Amino acid sequence: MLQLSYIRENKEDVLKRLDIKNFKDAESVINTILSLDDKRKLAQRQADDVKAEANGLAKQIGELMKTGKKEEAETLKLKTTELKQSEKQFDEELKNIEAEIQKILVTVPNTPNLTVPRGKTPEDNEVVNEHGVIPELHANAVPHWELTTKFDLIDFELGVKLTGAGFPVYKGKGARLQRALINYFLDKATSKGYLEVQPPILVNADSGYGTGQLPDKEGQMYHCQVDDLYLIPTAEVPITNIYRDVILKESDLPIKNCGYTPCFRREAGSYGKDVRGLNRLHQFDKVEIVQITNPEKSYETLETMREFVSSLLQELELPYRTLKLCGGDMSFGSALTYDLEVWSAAQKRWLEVSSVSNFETFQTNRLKCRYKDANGKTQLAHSLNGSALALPRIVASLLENNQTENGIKIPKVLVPYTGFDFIG
RNA sequence: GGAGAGAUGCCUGAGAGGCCGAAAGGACAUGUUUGCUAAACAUGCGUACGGGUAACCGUACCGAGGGUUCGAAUCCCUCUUUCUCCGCCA
Repeated sequence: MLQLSYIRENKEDVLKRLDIKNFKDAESVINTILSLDDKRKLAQRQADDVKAEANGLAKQIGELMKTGKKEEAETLKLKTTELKQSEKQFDEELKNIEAEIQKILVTVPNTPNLTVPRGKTPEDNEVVNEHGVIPELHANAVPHWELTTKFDLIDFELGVKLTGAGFPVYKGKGARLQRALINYFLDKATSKGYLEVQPPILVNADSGYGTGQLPDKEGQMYHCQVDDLYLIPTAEVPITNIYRDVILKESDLPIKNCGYTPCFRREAGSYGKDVRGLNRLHQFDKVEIVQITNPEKSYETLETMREFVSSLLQELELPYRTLKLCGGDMSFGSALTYDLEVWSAAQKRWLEVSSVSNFETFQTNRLKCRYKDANGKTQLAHSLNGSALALPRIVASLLENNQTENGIKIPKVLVPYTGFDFIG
């Protein structure tokens, strides 16, 4: 959520940036917010004045009662009864205006960084770099969903029996590969100074609002209605919410956390080749990195996070490319996002495996995650996060890219974790 | 799941209808002093919104939300949560 004070003081800048995001009717929405804000200020002043008067009278009544002047006190009481009426009115009005502002404010996306490319669709994303060699596969090469069956690594049908489509069962070396990747990713992250945390994978609605999944993506999360809890779509939600309603010391920054969790996504509306095999699942594993930083450092931090994720792909020897997302393809809360995509050699397409974003104050404003600066002033910190990495598509391209006539080669860095270097 | 006791500022903790945005101590910050570590003393030290060039002023907040009252941290109700005991259980 954008800060009202920021919108008020930087209207032109906000409009310019929202335009990058193709936010419809930006000007009229912002104007509505600002005029509501004026109404809010007026209502508050009126409400405060009435309350001040009532407080004063109450104090006088107290004095009179103490000195035994009962009758005078009674007269004043009548007066306060009147005040109470208008107090109620103004409070009501204030509450309504605030609710209205809030309602609109949560529908306004974050203001993109000025370097974000203009555009509407994934085709408009800017390719920042491409790394690695696209492998030439042998003549009988097949996509990963055939490899997983051939070598008995993943049973999709069994998952359908147990739960439904998109909930695969990993078996044998397939299961071990999952565990290996998780441990490898966590080890790399902790060696870079990220503190590993293991958060709950169900969260309450407050947490959903804190990171912006609610109300924006209500339908994309699994919801346990009996207890009103949500299954997390990413570890970003619980990990970032650790810092909800927290005032940090400047010396605490940057906060670097990483964590492995399963992630749950309803993916309502997806279909076809997009969801084949491991391409899109309802439950998948991911290691996430999160940083809370000083505002001046957040873009520098974004680059180091991107480089970290790149280094993982390089070590896994997967060809990848980095995209700087255009305004239209960026998520609701992000100010700047890099997507990293690996090449899936049998499907002959790029698969997104990581998304690294700077949210600036968009999340921390809702979270009320602040820090005290050198002057003792509290201000909002910046939050960032990135996948490092999401497993299924990594597995898909590992299997496809490394397949030979006899089986699948495991990248060197993983062998200590898998305990085998070949699946045959 | 049942019974009881709690929830106060960064922490400990007093306050039991008006004198309470809240004692006291600790922590922290600044200053003075002593040769360093440190100690002593003094001062300061919550958040948000609104008004004001500013000093400052107003309002709200004592787990959350309602209620009673002229007036609520304090009384009542609901919820959340913590602790103790019992039950169940990896």
